[in-house]
Amino acid sequence: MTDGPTINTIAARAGVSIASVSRVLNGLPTRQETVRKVMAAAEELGYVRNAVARSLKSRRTHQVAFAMADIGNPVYLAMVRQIQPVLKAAGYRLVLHSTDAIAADEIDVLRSLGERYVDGLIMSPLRVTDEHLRTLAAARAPVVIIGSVPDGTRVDNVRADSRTGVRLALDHLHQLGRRRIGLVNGPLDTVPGASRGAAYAEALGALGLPYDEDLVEIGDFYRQEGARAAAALLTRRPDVDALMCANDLIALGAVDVLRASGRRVPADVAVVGMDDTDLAAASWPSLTSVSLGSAERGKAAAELLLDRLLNGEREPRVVTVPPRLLVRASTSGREPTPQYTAVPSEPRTTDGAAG
Amino acid sequence: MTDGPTINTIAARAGVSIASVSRVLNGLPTRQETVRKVMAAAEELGYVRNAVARSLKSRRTHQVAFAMADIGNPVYLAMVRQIQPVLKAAGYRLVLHSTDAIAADEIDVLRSLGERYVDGLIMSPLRVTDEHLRTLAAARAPVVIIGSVPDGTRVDNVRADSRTGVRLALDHLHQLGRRRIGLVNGPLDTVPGASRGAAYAEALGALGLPYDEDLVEIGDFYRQEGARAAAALLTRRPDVDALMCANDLIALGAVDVLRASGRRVPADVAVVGMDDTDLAAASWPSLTSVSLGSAERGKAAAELLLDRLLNGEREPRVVTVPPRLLVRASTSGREPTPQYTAVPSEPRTTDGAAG
DNA sequence: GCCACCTCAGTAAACGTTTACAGTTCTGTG
DNA sequence: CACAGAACTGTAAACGTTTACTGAGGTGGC
Repeated sequence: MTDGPTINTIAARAGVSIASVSRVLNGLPTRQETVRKVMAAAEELGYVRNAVARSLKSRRTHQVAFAMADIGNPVYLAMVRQIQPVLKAAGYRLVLHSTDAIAADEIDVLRSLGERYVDGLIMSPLRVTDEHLRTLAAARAPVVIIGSVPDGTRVDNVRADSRTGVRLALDHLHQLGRRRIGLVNGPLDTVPGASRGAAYAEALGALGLPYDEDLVEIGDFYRQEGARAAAALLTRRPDVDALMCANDLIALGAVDVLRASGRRVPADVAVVGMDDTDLAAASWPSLTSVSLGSAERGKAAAELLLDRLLNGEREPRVVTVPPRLLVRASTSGREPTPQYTAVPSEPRTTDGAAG
Repeated sequence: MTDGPTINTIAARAGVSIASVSRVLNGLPTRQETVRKVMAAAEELGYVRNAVARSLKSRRTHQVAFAMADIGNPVYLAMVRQIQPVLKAAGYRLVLHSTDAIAADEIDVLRSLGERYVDGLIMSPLRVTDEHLRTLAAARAPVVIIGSVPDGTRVDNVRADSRTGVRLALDHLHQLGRRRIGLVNGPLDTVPGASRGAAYAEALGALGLPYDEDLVEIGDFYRQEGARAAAALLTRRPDVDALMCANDLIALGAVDVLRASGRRVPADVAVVGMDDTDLAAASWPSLTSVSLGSAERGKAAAELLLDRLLNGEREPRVVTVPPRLLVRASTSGREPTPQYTAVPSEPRTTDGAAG
């Protein structure tokens, strides 16, 4: 771990100037003989280019940051999974920030763009405050926001369509004959909480169902709180026959509580989650969920940012990813047939010792 | 997005030298009057320190990289979840690399330490080749390897104990009366594949059970391949009464196939996974799994690296995280009681229209 | 054989900091 | 009031690159 060689070391060993070394290393036109000498010296010394010095001069770090509210949330992980390869393919590294949904931390991340350690930022804030918008306007590098921002905000924006998503779910529940459909939501001052709450009211209206305050309970976006909220709702309205949950974790919490209370899912109460995380397909019973296209949103965000990075300034764009309803056992009662239809052997060909 | 102010801009506006500006910004002893002028100028100009220039001079980037085989694998995500907060608390940023388990990519990451864009690296390679070890020895920054490396390798190392883990699982299955215990493993040339395969053979021996080649099938570490491999094993040995799977995804694939073949889990075939990912608890039936302490390993790795970063060179350390068996329905037949015991209301207090 | 031109290489400045060192101003003492 | 010493500030070099500019050497045309 001694101090590594620099272009000065190479220049000395090859008997040329540092400018020539730089030119050779960057593939600029140079005499064959010089190229040979420099390459040989670089090889012998095990030279590796210093990215920091290079960035200082070129004003490009080839790094991009992704700031999410909570690294434990599978939705963000789904995004990371898509963002990473897109950036990697273009030669960018991914820097991760987990802000715990603290506005001050998010603002900090936006400010820190001025430090120039990244070329751009993808951010997915749970709440968008005025200060967010002000800092955003003054940001020193391209930013893409995942999650809705007020119309007219001059920033690339990738949106989910919670409204249609909730509508899909309620239509589905209504078709199954459910009429007392509860909502277990997250905080109303978050972007998803607000939009899902409004969409719920709207969808009820469209279906001709009354809006009943008792059928709505607010918690946060985690399983444990989801369970608590679902329990509270059940206490108030024991006759509820379906629960629309603002995300999958809440839905899993709700299922826990329903099961503990002796109710069958979906026979007694149907449950719908949102986000279609890995957990939805794997859970028991498998969970009907509204996919808001986390993966697609991540990919779109990365592509928008990359476009800005490579092609420079342009008008901000808004991309909206359409939702999809994935019907599973928590509403239909039927587990989807496994997609792995490898031919299995006969069921019970036991070899003797039977029970 | 114009060019931001530098300490030169501030120096000019405040009427002092750049050295004074730097001193004020770094909190070094300075006359009050100067501090005031500099702070005022910095404030007015909205100055933000350039991290790249600073790193060039200080030779510290306050960034750490984490290189994992596959960003889609929940095990690595569990690690990221633990690594991130530890680093963040110490003022380090996390850079993510997904190498797709390609050795050349991993070597590249190790080499790129020479570029000095990170102060250290945590790496979790699936396979450890001689070239890994050579490059490791020449690495230009502290490295922590998650996953076993040959004894004597001069590198901080965090290990899982697959051997004991597999042993725990087989003991459990044996106690349940299972005697024809299959193994669905990943590739034998990977670190986990090799150790789990060996541990399986050893544990069988300790239990006095014969090792039967037909009971072992190799696939990869994904659900679909797990299903394929389990199907192949079942075709050969339809009488198998338990499946030990090298990770949870394989186990989920196996459950899919068992179900499709009409077998009941665990009545006909008990299934054990490994890694205890989120999916294990959420799946249907919930999956008995051997936790190899992914979270603890991530945390330990981050702490080892941080210690090196803050306290400098020292003898390499090896940390081994003990495994734990989490018994769930895929072997016991009983779903664990939900940990959310919020008091739910009476089961069926419907309001009239009964069924 | 001279000159214009082309190719290539070297010098030096720049990117934005930090910091060693030297220099200046101030404070207090004799 | 002079001077020692303390307290502070400014100059300049350094970190490792890239690159504009200049200059050296070679080639070819007339």
